[in-house]
Amino acid sequence: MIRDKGCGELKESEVGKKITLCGWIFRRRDHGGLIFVDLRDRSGIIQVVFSPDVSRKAHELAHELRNEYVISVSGDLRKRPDGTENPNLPTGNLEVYAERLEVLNKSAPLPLNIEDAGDISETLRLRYRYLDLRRPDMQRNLIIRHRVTKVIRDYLDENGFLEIETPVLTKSTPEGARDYLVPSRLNPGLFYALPQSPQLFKQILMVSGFEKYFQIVKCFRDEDLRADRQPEFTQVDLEMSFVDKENIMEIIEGMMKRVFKEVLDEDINTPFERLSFQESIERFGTDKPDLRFGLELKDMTDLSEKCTFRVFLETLKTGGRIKAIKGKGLAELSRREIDLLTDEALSFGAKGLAWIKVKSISGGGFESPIVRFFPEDVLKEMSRRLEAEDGDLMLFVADEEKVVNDVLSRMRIELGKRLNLIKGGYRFVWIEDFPLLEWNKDENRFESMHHPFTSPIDEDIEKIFSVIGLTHLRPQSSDFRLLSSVRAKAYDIVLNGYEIGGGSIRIHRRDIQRKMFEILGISEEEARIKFGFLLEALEYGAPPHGGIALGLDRLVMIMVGATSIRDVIAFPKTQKAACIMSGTPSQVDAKQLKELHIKTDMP
RNA sequence: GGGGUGGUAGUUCAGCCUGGUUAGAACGCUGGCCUGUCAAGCCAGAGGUCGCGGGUUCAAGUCCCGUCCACCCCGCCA
Repeated sequence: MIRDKGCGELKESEVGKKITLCGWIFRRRDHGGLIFVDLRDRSGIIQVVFSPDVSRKAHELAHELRNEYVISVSGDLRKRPDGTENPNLPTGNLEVYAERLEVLNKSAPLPLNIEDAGDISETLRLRYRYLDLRRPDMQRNLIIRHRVTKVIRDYLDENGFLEIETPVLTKSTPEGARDYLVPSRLNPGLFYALPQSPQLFKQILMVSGFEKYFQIVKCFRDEDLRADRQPEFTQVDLEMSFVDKENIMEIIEGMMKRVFKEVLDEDINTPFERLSFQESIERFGTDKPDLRFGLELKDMTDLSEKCTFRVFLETLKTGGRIKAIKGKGLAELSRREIDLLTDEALSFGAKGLAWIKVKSISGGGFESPIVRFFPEDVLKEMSRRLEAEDGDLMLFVADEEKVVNDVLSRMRIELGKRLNLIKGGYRFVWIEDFPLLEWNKDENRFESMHHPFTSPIDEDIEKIFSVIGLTHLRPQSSDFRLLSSVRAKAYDIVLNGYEIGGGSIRIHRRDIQRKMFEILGISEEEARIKFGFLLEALEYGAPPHGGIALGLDRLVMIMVGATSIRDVIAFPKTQKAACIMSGTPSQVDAKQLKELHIKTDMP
């Protein structure tokens, strides 16, 4: 080692020692006579003082220093003189009096500012990612990410889990997300796919008798990107045998408790709150509710029968719903400001936003262009349901159920932010009792909401066996309603409005699996081609099993307070799935394509 | 595929609505002064393909059309 310690590791107890440090010039303040340099390494920052009184040679050389030069300095660690301490630095009481300075490497002037994090365009940050990653907050993010995975590994190891790797070159499964494909040179015309998740393999490992498996593993999905979605992302994937839902939840709750305690020193209460899918949609309009604030959605469909407002009545006639949300204290808004709210609702897919200002409940004071269409007792009941007080604003959306929930769930978040209702902290919630099946309007068939291996809840198993002849299935038929009501042994874990994981108990009985494929319209033949190896494995003594996968990137993003998972990934991709730094994706040699028997057909 | 925001000095932005002399500011950079600063200070200086292409006009950073890139969202994705 050519250094004794890290810059941020120096303690007051070491004052008087002579030390050697290495690092980058973070900041320099050249007073001519005295030169101050903030020296930075991974561990932190320390002030180095160059004075001609200590070393004329070092002081002279220090004039040449520029930002991001890499240097080595030796000198005494001293307490700073009274009144010159810097309370903003952890090492602000200390400084190194440099006797020796060596420039290990110079740096060209920087294309971006390393100290000022927030204001740099993302393009530049990604183009010069190596510089961006020098920024202390990015270093902190990746250090926290490391600690999270370390704690998870330790915890799962202590709980008897084995980390087992699964293939990255695997079989394409057209269900679900689009696959990234890799051509096979040795098998012309055939392709590998990069895994969307290790789902099938981890179930196979259960059949093999490993009982508790986990993996922290890259997954790949060729879909469009979002702030919380990258084409390659990391899952904490686990699977257990001889368990039910409760066991999986317990393991994850213990894991989160431990992770938050050891990494952030935050106490997380367990067990986590639970909501059924139905209740979550009803109260929050979404299956990933942020429970850190109220403003719940309230149903007004029944009350709307008593009004004469045509939009509401039309909605009732077509089987739609009317729900409302409260804008705390927003009766003050001008017409213009309400128009802006309406624009937001429109952008979320609503056809309109009805509003009523609550001026005085006791005095029957309600204000709105539509207030004359509502009897006073209806208005009072509406404000009672919303727990509205004088000075609040009631916002209504009338539409088909899905749109109503969709729009209001977004309005809720928007209002929560605007009214500063979203407190810090971490609110976990399990969403359970998901529907097993989802109707695909376009293809006129049922699809798995989670995946085709998800077990129905025990009470609902006979429902799926009672259905025969799926070709006649039509919306509103009794079989349709029966199948729609089947609940899955599936669960999502939601943190602060983000879905950070999901899993299920799998089907281990061949007869149920066969019936599921029938309902999903997947023929035996098709099933064999797509999942044959798993189905075969299930014939040979498959234990009851289930598991879950956590989105590590999202979890760490929330823990560090970032708003995009790009900030917790060392080398993320842009919205067009490109890496600006390395120039990925790129063209390849004609020779490479030829070896792979591939011809491109450009649009 | 669709909607939105942005692209001007190394960086962050102003200028654009309402076209008109030499495109500004701050930070950074270069040089000078400066022995207790910590966003150091003071003085001087250099630095521009106004994303790219086309059009309108006597005249375009500014108006119009197209296009590329980045970000946010919908679709898509669990």
